[in-house]
Amino acid sequence: MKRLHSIPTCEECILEHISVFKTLSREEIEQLNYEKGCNIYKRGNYLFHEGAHMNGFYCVHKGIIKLFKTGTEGKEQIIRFAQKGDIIGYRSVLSGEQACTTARVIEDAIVCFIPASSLMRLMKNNAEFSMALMKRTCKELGEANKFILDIAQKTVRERLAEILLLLKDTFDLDEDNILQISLTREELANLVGTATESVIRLLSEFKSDNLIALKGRKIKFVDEKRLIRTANMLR
Amino acid sequence: MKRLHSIPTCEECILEHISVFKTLSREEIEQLNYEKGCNIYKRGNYLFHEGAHMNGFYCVHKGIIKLFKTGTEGKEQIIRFAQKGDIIGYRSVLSGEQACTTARVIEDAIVCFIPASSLMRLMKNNAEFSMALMKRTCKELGEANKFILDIAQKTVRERLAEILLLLKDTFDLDEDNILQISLTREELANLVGTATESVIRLLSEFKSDNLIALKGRKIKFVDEKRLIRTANMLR
DNA sequence: CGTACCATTGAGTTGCCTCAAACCTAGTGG
DNA sequence: CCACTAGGTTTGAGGCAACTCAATGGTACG
Repeated sequence: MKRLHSIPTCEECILEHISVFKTLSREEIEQLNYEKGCNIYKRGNYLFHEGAHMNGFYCVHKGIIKLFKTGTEGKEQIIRFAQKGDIIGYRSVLSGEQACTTARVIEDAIVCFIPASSLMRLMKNNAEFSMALMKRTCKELGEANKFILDIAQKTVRERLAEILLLLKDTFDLDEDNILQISLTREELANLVGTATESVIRLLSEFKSDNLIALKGRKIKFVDEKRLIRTANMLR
Repeated sequence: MKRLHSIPTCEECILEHISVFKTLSREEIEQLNYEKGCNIYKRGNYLFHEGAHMNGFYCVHKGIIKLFKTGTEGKEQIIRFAQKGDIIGYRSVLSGEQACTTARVIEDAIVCFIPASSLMRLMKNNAEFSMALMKRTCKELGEANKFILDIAQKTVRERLAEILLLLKDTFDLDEDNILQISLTREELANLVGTATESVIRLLSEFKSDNLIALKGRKIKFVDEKRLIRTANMLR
């Protein structure tokens, strides 16, 4: 974690990314820009740990962060990812609870820190911002509920297929249909909620079924339609 | 579902129950009272179905509602319960999405309906209410995340024990340590995320281990300490 | 007193996990 | 430049928790 020489201004950042901050007035943005801090984080760095008391939240300018909870045996369960424009840790600030996840960098990142007081002031004075943030939270809650259903009822095979498709929607493919996020097999397993070996076996099954192609951590989408079918996402 | 002759007023209701509405002014309560509707629902009745477009949300005055999602094979996954003072369906109103769960009555209920417009007006004009609702949502999100971890990593045995303890905290015990909510074995299974038969087998194991006592659907807590231990909730 | 729903028990199967060993790859330092 | 190491990946074998299917038993209610 390093201080930055040239901090990205909130103005350009908000213009660039779709975010809850779109609702802010010019003055509010200026003040935010003044109050925020910004740091560089390398892969493997932590932003905060589960159980931490949060006196502010983070906004990702660049890079990818994983948010996970740690189980009794030390195994991680990835809850979600955050990338450019996404905010992290606001849940704890707003609920007044400790952080319910750990945030760790997956791809080198530039992340701003916004103090809790700024968030509270915005919540109080800008109903539109309040509403946008509320919307964000409600969406996340809906996704969490959906994930509960999946993990409770779907097979690992279906879940893996679904996760791949979800990753595709979140991080896009390049011109060769290759997924633009690089995860270890273990991270994939921690996302699906299964053992690393299971992910490996299923991935190579998917490969021999010609659903995907593999090259190291690169995953290429070959037959998305059939992938959707194996994910059992017919509705 | 029946219209009520004597509708409970929001004033008495708010005084009685701890709820997000505690933040409302006298005038706001009066207006809410005027705009809301109220109905009686019998066990088995539906308030709304997954996928429904919500033009308002519900506030439970009495009774118990289960909120669940339905999987591909028709199996339910219970997401949460709602009882006196709890609100339902607000997530969909705020996110502008369809209902992500179905709401069905478990114990005969009296439930008020509050139009979306009222909610939006309160959100806009009362920052304190906004904040309280935000807090509620964030708490729920935290719980959902915790549930994802549990369901992904814990054994069915551990989860069942944990769910029993959670039910205890939510619905309390009577003077004989008997859980004050009556669920079918299937509902318990749909909550834990397992098969009905598994719940039955584990419950009778818990019973022969003297952790609980059973009498039909009544569950009596005998040895809570050891139940906590079998739930693996040491932290 | 039949019917419908729920609960229980048994038996058989399997998806997925665990453990263990081997292999690959990239980075490091002599 | 190559050996060495560490971290990640792959494959195999074996075991078991939990599921499915099926049959029976209980209980409540009209």
